[in-house]
Amino acid sequence: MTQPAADSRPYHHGDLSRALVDAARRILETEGPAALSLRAVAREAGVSPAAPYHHFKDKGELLEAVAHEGWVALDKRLTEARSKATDSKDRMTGLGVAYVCFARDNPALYRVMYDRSRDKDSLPEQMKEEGAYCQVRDTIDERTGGTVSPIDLELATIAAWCAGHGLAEMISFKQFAPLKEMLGGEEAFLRAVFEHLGMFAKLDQA
Amino acid sequence: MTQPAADSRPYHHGDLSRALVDAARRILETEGPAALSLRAVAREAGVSPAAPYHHFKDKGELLEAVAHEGWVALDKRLTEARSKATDSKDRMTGLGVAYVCFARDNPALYRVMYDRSRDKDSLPEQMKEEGAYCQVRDTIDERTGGTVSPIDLELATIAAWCAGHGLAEMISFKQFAPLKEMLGGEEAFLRAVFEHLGMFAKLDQA
DNA sequence: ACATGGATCTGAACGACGTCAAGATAATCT
DNA sequence: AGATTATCTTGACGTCGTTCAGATCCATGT
Repeated sequence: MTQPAADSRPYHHGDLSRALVDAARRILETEGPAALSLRAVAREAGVSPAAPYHHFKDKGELLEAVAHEGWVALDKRLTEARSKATDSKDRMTGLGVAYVCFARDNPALYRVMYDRSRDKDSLPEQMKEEGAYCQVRDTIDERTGGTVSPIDLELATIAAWCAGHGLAEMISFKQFAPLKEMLGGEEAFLRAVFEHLGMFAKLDQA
Repeated sequence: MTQPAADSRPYHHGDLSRALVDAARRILETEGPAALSLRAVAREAGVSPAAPYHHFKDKGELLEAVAHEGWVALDKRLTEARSKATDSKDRMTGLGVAYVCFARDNPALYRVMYDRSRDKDSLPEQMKEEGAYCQVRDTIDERTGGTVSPIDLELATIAAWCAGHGLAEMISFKQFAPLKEMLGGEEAFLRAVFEHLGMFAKLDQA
């Protein structure tokens, strides 16, 4: 009874895995990805360096849990952006801007989400199964009125995703600063780049 | 005179920095980026763990040298691709395909080139000053016959680069395997995605 | 010719890291 | 209650990046 009342405190610490993921996210936000060591996470959670191994088989598995939360958060942001835009024309661009802004606002988390030092050639299932990826696909499908073959739809989604991811990784390059100013802010810059991509031109023509 | 004749052997080892970069690239190719420790590089070069510090101020500086060579190699590949395509229409797509193929064929090197754990928000000058970036820009300018404003040209280049980089990072995801087969190979898949991007649609309309 | 000096390498060491094995402790089960 | 299982700590191992004091080698000036 040394701990304050918690909903369920099944064991010594009380949902340590939850606390570890939170600690990891805290470190990511405050000190960046370079400082994200397993020992640091344990320290931040007030626990010995070996404790995490009872909840995650190794560091990678902890990072995977963190990444998972990132995908959920991204999903939420995209849903908001999608419901906000009433104009079907700008909905795609809005989705793209929201995506890149998420990466800009959570750079460390975004890095962990795409970190492939654990699973080399597979993207998180959560992304493809029922997550952000599907939102993009659905938006494209919506906009084209479902007149597009499944293969073309898949290709267009991949294309859009690549463009967004590429831009997300480059947005913080300081070389673009003058261009951003010239266009009147970062969001305007994003929109301009997306317009130049002319995404879905092929679909529009068809 | 214990060493075989070398062109210039100014000091004990004879151009150790050169040997270190080579060793690093060898390790990258054979064991991947995870195995690329400074000590491993020194070991591979047959030298003590502290020796590299007389040629590079830290590990990051060695990686920068490796990345630099990567950019040079990429530049070369893009030049080849550009000179090969005679059809001005397909030249852009060809450039994109060449870019992604470079990333696919040198995944570890490509990762080092874009590794931002050292310099957070700045891309290598070599890329922008007179390298691959300019090749893309020039190709776009060529194709549009120089009728494009400098700002639009810059934006289109950024857009193209983002698309290429995004695709380069995703190309190896195994989730795309069935799609690749359906389209008749990886290159066909790449071309299809690039077509769906409809890059430069805006420029074409103008 | 030979000493001086600076560049280059070695060896040993430090702290931090990921991980594991053995023991202690606390919750659960019977 | 006693036995069992899950959880956490302690301590250790090997590896890593980095530093520092010395050893070694080369170029140079006298």
